Amino acid sequence: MKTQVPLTYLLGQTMKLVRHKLMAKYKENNIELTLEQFVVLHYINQNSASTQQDLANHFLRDKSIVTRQINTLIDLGYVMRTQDDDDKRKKHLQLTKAGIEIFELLKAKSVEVSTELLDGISQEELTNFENVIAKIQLNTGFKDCLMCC
Amino acid sequence: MKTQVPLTYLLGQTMKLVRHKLMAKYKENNIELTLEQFVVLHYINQNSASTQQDLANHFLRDKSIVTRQINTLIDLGYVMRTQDDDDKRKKHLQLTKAGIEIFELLKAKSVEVSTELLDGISQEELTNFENVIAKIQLNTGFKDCLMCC
DNA sequence: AAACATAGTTGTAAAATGCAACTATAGGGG
DNA sequence: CCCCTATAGTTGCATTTTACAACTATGTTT
Repeated sequence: MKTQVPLTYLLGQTMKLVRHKLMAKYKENNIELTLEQFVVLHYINQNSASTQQDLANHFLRDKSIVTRQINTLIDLGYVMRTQDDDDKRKKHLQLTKAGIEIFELLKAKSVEVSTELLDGISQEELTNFENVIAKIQLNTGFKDCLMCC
Repeated sequence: MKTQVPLTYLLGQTMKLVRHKLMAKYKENNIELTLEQFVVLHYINQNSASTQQDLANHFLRDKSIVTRQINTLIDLGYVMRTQDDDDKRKKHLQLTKAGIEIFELLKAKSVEVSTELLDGISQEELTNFENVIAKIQLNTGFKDCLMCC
């Protein structure tokens, strides 16, 4: 369990490289959305009745930021906000038709990038990798932030 | 090589959790520095004759940002900027005495966090994990940004 | 010497972020 | 039923981060 390079360094640097790769791919295809937006759309797509507070908890972000991010996604026509019938404070988020379309495109491009980046890595290695990631996430103790799928 | 969760999502989310964990640890110990600053100090410590351009390349950051980040580290008394004798454009960065001290502290706390987060992960799993990370970084094709150590 | 390239700095504007105050609604205990 | 507290969301504001372009100074090439 010794690491010569700090885990934070390792992950942070890798993430930065991967993000650049994805953003380059998006630019190539004239996609104007950011990684953050893709990830938010992904979450909304997977969690049908998600509220903004859910998003804030999951992504460890202030809820004010979530409000604004959702606002821009609504302005872009990709997301709808509907009020909960039982609890009038809550607002549920879901993708519009256009939102589903753009998400499918974003996801396809994301898969392309993933495939490129995982080149030369065996299924076994990848499975182990994902297990380690999962354990790390568990060890952070942020229970609400676990992968949802 | 199938991933149900996009690699970008997986890494990004994990990184966010790990960063929060580290920042919490820093706060506990009344350390006012950020993860970015720790990582910059780490790089300077490892690469004795590094220039600001090297930093910009390594971290995929605009050199103007590097200038300002270094400025604040100099103001804090942790970094020195010395001019290259041969090439007067270049300025080399190195840690001051106080910089080395604070870096050792940051690193120690970083190791604590890493140890907590890697709990329950075998040496073999970790080695494989690091190999996969290394391959991913290679596959991004950003040669200047490889891990340096 | 002229033209171009590189290292670094600075100005400025845009975007992301965090915090606190605020509204509106829900739920619990007296 | 009223009061107190908690939750969901919005808004304002100040701080930080970031990108881009212009600029200076120095080095390199032809």
